[in-house]
Amino acid sequence: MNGDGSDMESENFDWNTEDELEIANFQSSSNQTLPAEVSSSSSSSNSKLMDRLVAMGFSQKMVAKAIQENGEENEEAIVNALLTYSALDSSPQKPQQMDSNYCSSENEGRLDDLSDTDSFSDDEEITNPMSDNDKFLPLVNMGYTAEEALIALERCGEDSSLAELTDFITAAQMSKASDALLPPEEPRPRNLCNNHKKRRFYEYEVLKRKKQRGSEKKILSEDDETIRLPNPMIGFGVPTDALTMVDRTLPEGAIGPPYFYYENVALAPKGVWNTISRFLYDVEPEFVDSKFFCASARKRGYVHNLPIQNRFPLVPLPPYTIHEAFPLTRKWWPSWDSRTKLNCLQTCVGSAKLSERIRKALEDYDGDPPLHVQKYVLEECRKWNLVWVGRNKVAPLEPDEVEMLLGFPKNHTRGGGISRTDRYKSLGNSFQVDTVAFHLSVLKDLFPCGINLLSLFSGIGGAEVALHRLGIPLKNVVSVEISEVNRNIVRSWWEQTNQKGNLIDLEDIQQLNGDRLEQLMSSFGGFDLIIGGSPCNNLTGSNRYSRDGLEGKDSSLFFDYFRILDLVKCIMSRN
DNA sequence: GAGATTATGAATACGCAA
DNA sequence: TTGCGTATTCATAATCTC
Repeated sequence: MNGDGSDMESENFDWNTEDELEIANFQSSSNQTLPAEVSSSSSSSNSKLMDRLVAMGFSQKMVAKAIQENGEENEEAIVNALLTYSALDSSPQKPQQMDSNYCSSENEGRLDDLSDTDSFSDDEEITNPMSDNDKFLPLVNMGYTAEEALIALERCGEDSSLAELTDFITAAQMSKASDALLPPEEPRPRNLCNNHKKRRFYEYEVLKRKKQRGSEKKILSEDDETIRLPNPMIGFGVPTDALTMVDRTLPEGAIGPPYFYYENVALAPKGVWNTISRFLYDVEPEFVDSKFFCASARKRGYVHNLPIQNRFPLVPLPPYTIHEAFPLTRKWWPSWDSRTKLNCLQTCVGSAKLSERIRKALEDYDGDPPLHVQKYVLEECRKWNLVWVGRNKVAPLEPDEVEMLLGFPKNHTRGGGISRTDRYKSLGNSFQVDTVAFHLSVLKDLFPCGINLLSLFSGIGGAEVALHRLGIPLKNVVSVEISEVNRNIVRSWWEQTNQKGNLIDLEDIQQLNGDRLEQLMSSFGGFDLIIGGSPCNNLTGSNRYSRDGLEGKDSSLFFDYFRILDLVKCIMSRN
């Protein structure tokens, strides 16, 4: 779950940027005026709006029509009109001229008929030798802009398959989709598997409903369809409070194989979970607070297609309260501190200066301090997860205590070259093992001989530890994790637990392209489970500097989770 | 230069009273 | 329904120390 990436940032398009920034940069360029050699004829227009919409992939003809109908000032109405045209344009009745060998047959987001010469006239002006590639015209014919096709060929290589190229473009479009003019619910994959067509029409229906309900000046209140968090946050049930619901109906596109399990922070900016859910086949997220499993809170959303009946918890059950977890603190715990659970374990801990300030604030009083002091101390204790370790003395948790609360074996992150600071960081970015294991427990009966696992953003191996503790053999594990110290932790755990299977660890998620996946899957017959929690640092409320949502530098890697999941689904359905 | 230490709010949800 | 107070949050950047 580590999202550490390059610190490089550039406002300009950089052809030499590192892999993990490529998609983001590519997308940034989509919102800019096209370079001269690939510019459409829109350059003859003085309308910046026209340029921007054409650059987004709408045809000049349709943009002009939309502007004419709605007026240049009413940008929102123009975009909505274009989206409506788009949806109508790709209805099943409309003939599609796609490569029949390719599993996709969509032309989403494009308004122009394939016979429309606008885009082709653009192509004629292209001087980039890459345009001579035999994949170039098929990509343009599929509805992608010349610029998108060229960049994909440049990035993926001329020998890449059409599926890889469209995958790259789709991921790039999605990674910055919310940065475009479209409202957050609009980004969507243009092509990939056929099952997207249903999602596409669902979205169109939603758009139509919004239009019908909304007033002329505003289509829909932004909060109208925002996913709400359950209270209590127990998802489809927790061991201590099982809901009566024993099953659910999954959207057709979500039905496997493979099983998938995606995780991220529940308290993300508005609209983020709508987007995540929509991309992950419209599966309803399961929001669960780990305080129902252990002694610390961890509010997370999980989107998965696993069965939900007959779940069972890991044993032994972890300590359920602070006092159970840390019995020695009971002696010093003041009566006016009513906490029984810790708050979310994060990547940083309270400072020594803070615990000193608290000690000094309390030392002036023999008995209970006055209410305003209690309030100050309690606020800091809650904010920094401090526990009482002596008279008037609070302290942050030690790394091994965090390991225990999160369900990892003792010393899981200790030694081997990792610093104390990095231990906190890696642990703070991890799964709560008991929570995830409860959800994954249904796999035990389904895969008695073990599973093949694709673990994306593996972090310190929360998923692997959960499956191992459930007694589910790990046959082949492909683990993608950018942090070297985290990869070392997983490798070390793998060896120490005498795993019989095969662990393949990759550093960069961009390495996982269609060819690599096909190669891996052909060697052991496909994946049974794709699990991962993409970086949350641009989503979490504790980030004061770059809480940029799903378009953030790291959190946009969610779209790589989707890209890879969808690719695996395509390959497995084809086979 | 690596690791440790420290200071740095805002967005969001929710409960409750008016 | 609205406004207000309270509670929570898988972090980042600057600085210091060795």
